[in-house]
Amino acid sequence: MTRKLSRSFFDRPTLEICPELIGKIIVFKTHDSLFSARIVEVEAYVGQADPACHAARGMTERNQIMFGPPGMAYIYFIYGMYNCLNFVTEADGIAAAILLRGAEPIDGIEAMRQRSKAGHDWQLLNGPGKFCRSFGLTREQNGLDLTGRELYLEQSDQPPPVIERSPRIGIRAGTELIWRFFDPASRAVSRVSDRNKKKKEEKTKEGN
DNA sequence: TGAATGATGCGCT
DNA sequence: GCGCATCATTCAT
Repeated sequence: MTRKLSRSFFDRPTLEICPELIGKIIVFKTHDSLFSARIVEVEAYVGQADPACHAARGMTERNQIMFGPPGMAYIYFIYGMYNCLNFVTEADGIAAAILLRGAEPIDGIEAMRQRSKAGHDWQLLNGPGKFCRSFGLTREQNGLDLTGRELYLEQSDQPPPVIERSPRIGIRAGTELIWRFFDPASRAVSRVSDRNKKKKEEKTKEGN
């Protein structure tokens, strides 16, 4: 049996793929290490009409991977110190991707613990920046094939979990879109209050 | 327990 | 220059 997800899995509408990703396994192999985890939280960033999508202002050197064929890794550097991993979706020419925000560690936990100072194992991957740090993913892996030998997704033996939706986290525009999907039963879901941002917006308005 | 803030570098206007 | 799909720490209550 083949458990590995093929390119056709990613060659579909992004919002159709998102709920199916929850519960899937992500695997990253290098010459001397193996990491795997169960995906519990993702967000959709779809096309140039989505104001929160990096592709909203057209293709640039940074976001060009999103415009390419599906099933590739789009990894970008943010806030001066973090990387975030996305799965590129939809046909070649359509800029869309799914941000991996949270996962439960399976393999490589010892190495993850060394990279992260998390007190509990469920804190190793509960955030997009933390996921990349613990897995060791950086912009060097940008454009890597998600259906290759080094990095891929696979089916889980477990039944699919109940899935909840919410607005996306950490963005200013496009908050009306309910494009965050997560497994509410998992502790590895990033818990971020969006009240900070509301207050910041109020402050900004007052300043104007 | 929740809100504010500093770290830190790159992409884009 | 400014803002950013973040996180850990500090500060206030």
